[in-house]
Amino acid sequence: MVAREQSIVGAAGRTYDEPWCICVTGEIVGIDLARAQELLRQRQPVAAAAIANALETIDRAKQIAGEHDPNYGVALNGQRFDSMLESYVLNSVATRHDMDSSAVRYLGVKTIDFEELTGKGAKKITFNQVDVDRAAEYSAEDADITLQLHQAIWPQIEAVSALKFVYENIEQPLVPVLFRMERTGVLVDRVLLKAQSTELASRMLELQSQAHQEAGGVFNVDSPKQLQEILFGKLGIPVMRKTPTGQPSTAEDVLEELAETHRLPKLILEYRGMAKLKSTYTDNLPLQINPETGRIHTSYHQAVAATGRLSSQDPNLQNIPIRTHEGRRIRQAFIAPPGHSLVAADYSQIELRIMAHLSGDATLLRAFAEDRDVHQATAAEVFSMPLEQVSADQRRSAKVINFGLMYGMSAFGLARQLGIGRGDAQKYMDLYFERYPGVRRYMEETRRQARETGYVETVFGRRLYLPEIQSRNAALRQYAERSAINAPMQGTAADIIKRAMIEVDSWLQSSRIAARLIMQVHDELVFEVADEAIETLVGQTRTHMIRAADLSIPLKVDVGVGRNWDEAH
DNA sequence: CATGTCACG
DNA sequence: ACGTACGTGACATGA
Repeated sequence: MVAREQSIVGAAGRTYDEPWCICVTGEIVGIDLARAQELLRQRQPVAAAAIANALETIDRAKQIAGEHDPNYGVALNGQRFDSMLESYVLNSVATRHDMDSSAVRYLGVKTIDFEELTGKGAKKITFNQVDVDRAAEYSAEDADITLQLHQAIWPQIEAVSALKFVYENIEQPLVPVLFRMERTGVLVDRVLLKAQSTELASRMLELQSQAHQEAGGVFNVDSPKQLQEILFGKLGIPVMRKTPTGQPSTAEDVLEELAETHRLPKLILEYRGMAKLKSTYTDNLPLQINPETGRIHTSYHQAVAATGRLSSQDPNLQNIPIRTHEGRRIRQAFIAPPGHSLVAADYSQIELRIMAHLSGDATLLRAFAEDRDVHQATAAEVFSMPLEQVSADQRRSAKVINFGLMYGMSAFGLARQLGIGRGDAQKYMDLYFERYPGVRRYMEETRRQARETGYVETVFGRRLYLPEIQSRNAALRQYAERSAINAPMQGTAADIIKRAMIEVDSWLQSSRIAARLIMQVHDELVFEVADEAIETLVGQTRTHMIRAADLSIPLKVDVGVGRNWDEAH
């Protein structure tokens, strides 16, 4: 788990996971509340003593709890305020939310640089080697600044009841839930991944030599620069699209099109697909297995995504492949221990349901109320035909339109995505808005609100500020407008699943059922559950996820069970 | 460290 | 005339 900036009941300092502790050389040290307050009052002198004491406490705690508990037996007693989350809720985009950045923004203070103390590069020392007076100054500053940040930010949150709600009922109670998920981790089959790596390696070698043959010489297939020289130089293929820096693009959609007339692009595409799987997943995931627990422990970041979503890092467990057959095999390596299963529960079409709710569009609301296939229903409306006559191709087009709308896509973008003319794309969009006038009204209203207030908000009142919506630079302004369209939907979905996580976790904790929440992937929760508890867990999870929000249409949850993550879908 | 690419929702 | 679908994180290359 990544170190957090966490403030506490008017005291405390830079902590790792636990309030009422201070963090020395990345390890947790127990310190009681009264002592923390004392430290704060007297600042440097006391902090120096506290650090000396803390080092002793670490040793004692290690002896009592053993090396295996990463917290050395120090447990969380409670939590109240967290300056990082306060900064995030007040304004998710204005700054990074770590203590140093917040100190600059809210207090106008430049804090002591950690590297000033430890140096960097080869000469870097660890924190316990830092002279204790300097370490004390640094530590006391952390405690001091964290409290000052709380005092500066909290009144601004309190002044807006919706923000106070988001902080107190969503972000703050989510902290211990994420803590448990990270500490629990997920079991991964390293033997299976190793076998997949070996298989990918040999297929890549074969593709590589074919590519060299096709190119008429050896080159680095992993280098876009070298590939670009071969395709658009040596082979004389016309450039289709350029990258932001003006280089000819060799991205997937470009190669896809070139593959119709040349053999090399197809080989590159196949090679790249395998290279991605191998380098990011089959080679790397086994290296992330913690030797103590035998499991993978990601870090969920709670104050990174401007819309309110979580993100996952080291490793990212929110982008494990699923869209292709080859990719899905990676998911087979995410497993449950003997006697257990994985349960995957995901919200069906949650963002489109939220769009229906926010826009109040009668036709869209009816489609969900009647539990229709929404893309099929959209196709029937746009192409003016009965539901049962919608072809697979028309449904695919409608799906692109539905998603495109939620992202603020233009007719140009739709044309490119569907491979049709601009005029036709414009016709589809006009037709869509004719059939779903509520959606058009909602989008216009959202843009207007963003322009007038400088922010948009979710159903629960989380705000996303968009200062560039006023920009005279058209590109920046349009970018802000697209974010304005998307953020309420993406952000409301994030609020909803966070509330569901809190409720499900609370039930899990009190019921003592043999099941644990182990992953979140934006609209999906994954559990590890003892086989005898599956039925109970599935029922309760459904209930809590559906109750997480009361929209004008019901939420829908699909649940699957399996021995691995692939089977659970 | 920037760039291009690509994995997910 | 502008640029053209939102939000993330990770990897390999190459300066």
